[in-house]
Amino acid sequence: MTSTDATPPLPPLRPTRQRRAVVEAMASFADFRSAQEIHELLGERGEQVGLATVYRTLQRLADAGEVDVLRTEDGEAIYRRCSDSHHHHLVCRSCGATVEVEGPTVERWTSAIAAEHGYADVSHALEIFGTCPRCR
Amino acid sequence: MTSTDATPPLPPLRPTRQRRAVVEAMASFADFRSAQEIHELLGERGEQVGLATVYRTLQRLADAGEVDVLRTEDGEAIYRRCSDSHHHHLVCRSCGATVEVEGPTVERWTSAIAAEHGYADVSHALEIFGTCPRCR
DNA sequence: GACATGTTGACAATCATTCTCAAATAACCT
DNA sequence: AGGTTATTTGAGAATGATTGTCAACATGTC
Repeated sequence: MTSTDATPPLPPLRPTRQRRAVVEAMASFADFRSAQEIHELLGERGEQVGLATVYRTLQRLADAGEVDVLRTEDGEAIYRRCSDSHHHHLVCRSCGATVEVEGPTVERWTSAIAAEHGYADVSHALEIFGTCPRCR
Repeated sequence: MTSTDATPPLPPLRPTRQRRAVVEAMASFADFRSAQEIHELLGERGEQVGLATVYRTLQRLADAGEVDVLRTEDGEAIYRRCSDSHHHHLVCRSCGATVEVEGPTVERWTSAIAAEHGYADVSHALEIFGTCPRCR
């Protein structure tokens, strides 16, 4: 421990055309999209990027906290740029109608609970399900 | 609209050996397990049930609100009997250590939000992620 | 420019989950 | 009981998202 050997083993990360394209694509919408949808979007934009690369890049971005990841009810991963306002989803079990909700309550509670147990770098995912007015 | 033709098209549902076996298996543990794990468990118990049947039954139970379904971060569906005490999970991003937490705060907030938007039969899923003390 | 690495893409490989369909079995009716 | 019909089951094929493989490529550096 001679000096500042605290450098984490993080690889350099290069600004490639593909990487840029994915980031730009992510900037072009505000909702959650699947990797495949994003891949398509890139195609339409004329940016040819391999599907595997899209997956890899999305993962990197997620690890880096640049994007949020969620799972649809059937297990598909969906991504969104992270994020102006952190919010949650109120989803209708019957018709799928979604309302975005947010509030400091949950944020505070989760932080408190996590701190209480000594957890750091806290994040959370909350989904609320119910039957919407139109489906009652 | 002559009379009470309000009967929904729900099929009968039969109490088969397999169905019973799955329900019993679900009663035998309190945490979340994957369909495959449950299938194994059944095998160990000497109850031979096809994997597809396990999936089908689990789905039925979930639809009926008999079990809770969640998704692991890698998209696997996990099930648990629904449920003595409703609680959430505080999961370590690094080592996976899990703490079960609960509290009226979130319950209240979600109910309030849902009501506010006219949603009924509310339920929710909340997962908190962070880095646990041992992994810091 | 030449080199050492991080990256990419095409395609194969995984893996959970769903589908298919003939055989087994409840529930019913007589 | 015997016969009839709608469900359910199981084995294996099929699907579909995601990840792994590996040779060809692109970047940053000297």
